[in-house]
Amino acid sequence: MRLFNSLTSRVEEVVPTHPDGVVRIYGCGPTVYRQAHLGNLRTFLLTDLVRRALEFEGRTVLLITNITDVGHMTDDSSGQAVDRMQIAVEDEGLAPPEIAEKYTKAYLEDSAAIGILASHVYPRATDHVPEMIELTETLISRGHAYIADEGSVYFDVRSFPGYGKLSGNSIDELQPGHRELEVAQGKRHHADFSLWKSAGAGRLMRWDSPWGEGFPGWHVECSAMSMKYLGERFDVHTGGNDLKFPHHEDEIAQSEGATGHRVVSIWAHGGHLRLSGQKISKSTGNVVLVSDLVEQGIDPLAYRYLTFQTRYRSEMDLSLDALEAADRGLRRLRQRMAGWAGTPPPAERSDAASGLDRRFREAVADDLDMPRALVVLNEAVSSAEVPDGEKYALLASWDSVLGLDLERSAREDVELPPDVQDVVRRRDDARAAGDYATSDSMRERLTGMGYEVMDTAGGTRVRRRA
RNA sequence: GGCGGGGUGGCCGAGUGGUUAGGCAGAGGUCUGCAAAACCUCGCACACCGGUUCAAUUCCGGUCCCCGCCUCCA
Repeated sequence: MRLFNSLTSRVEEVVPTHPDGVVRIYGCGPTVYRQAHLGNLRTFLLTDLVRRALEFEGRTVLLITNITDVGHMTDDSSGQAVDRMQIAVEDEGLAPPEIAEKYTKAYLEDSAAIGILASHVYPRATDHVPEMIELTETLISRGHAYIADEGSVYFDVRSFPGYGKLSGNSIDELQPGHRELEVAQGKRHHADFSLWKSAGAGRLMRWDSPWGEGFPGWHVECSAMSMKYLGERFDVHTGGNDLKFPHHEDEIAQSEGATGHRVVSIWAHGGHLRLSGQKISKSTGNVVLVSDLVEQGIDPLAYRYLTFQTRYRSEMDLSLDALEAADRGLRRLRQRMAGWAGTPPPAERSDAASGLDRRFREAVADDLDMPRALVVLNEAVSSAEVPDGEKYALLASWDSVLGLDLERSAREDVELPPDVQDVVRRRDDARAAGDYATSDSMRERLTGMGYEVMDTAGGTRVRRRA
């Protein structure tokens, strides 16, 4: 499988660096002081897709997703730097660990709802403060970091020649204090970033350190945890485009500064999701959640389907129209599947099916070209050469990458409750007898039970109405 | 100021130097006790201005506009 590497701006083959052949992936995970929105989820979907695509090829994957539960992030909506965790604590009347627990759970539920497979480890930042302190000490001893007067530790960007290689920024061009709220005193260069910050008054989450009470800088978390679980060299690191700078740039500086060598092979960044042309973000407040989809009667997996229609690196515009179109399209697909479910696949795969399968796999392996994969899928759906049973088997196998639960309708058809089956039978009898009045009343009854009625050559077919 | 991504038909969005992306929506039709589903057919594009070319939506130059990052961000 090939992936676009932000570091080299080229599409590169994913080659496991460890001799065990396991592909090691680190995906930047959620901050858990509030609920993840669809924009965040698009990035997590990218990580999931990388993982599924590799497994689809028969690879073994080790996937780590961090949970950022340290309230070191600040919020500038009020024009002042405020600890976001602290805001949540005040708003919800819960202690920081409870807030973190609550939103970690919500994140896992939302992920599952959009078909994201569970990661193998979900390390929490608060469980790894000692590792972060250790990494900071290493960086100090290697001359990449220094202790400022007030008990904070900063990374010295000028000590790391490669600084800027991911984002294309150069130290000289970075504007000082562009958006920095608390202009830190004691930095040697304005681009220096904190590895450890001394805790001011009112800071809820604080730890002891060699430099006094404080809390870790944002970026150390990922360096410390990725190397702890994946080793000093690993294969793929994913994240949203906005993390390129400064987060990942700083992570590279830390990890490579501490080890003296390249740590991550491929950096894969996902494009942002927009809502009516505007970036969706926690700070602008134009947020759509999984629960909003459910309220609109949209299958959360339809969102997953929708994201496949756009290349992962492109920005994508979200609208209710687009979501509804995807929802309808997905439902239709599942119903087509249900229609083929009764036919067994042929003993030998047809040439047509083999060709489609090859093209589908090629598209997925080619830097996750899901729009192309969907074209192949649509060709398969309407192919005159592939028998129904084979179509079913083909799409079902592709669903291990797609994760769209394509077999849902087929499954529901089989699992009709007995009382529904009974009404269906009575309607079929009435129709056979030409008693259309009874037939229509049975239809109404089924509608009342939440089922839509269709006549087919094989008799009444019903499907659950969302 | 620095770095980067875009402007495609009603909507979302692929892609390409000449030949239909696809989905959703719309129109017509087949089928049907009715209805739905399904299937068939159709319409509607490539921001603007120049240039290169036999031929540009696709390449080059310029213009306009939109969006992201530049230490809160997926």
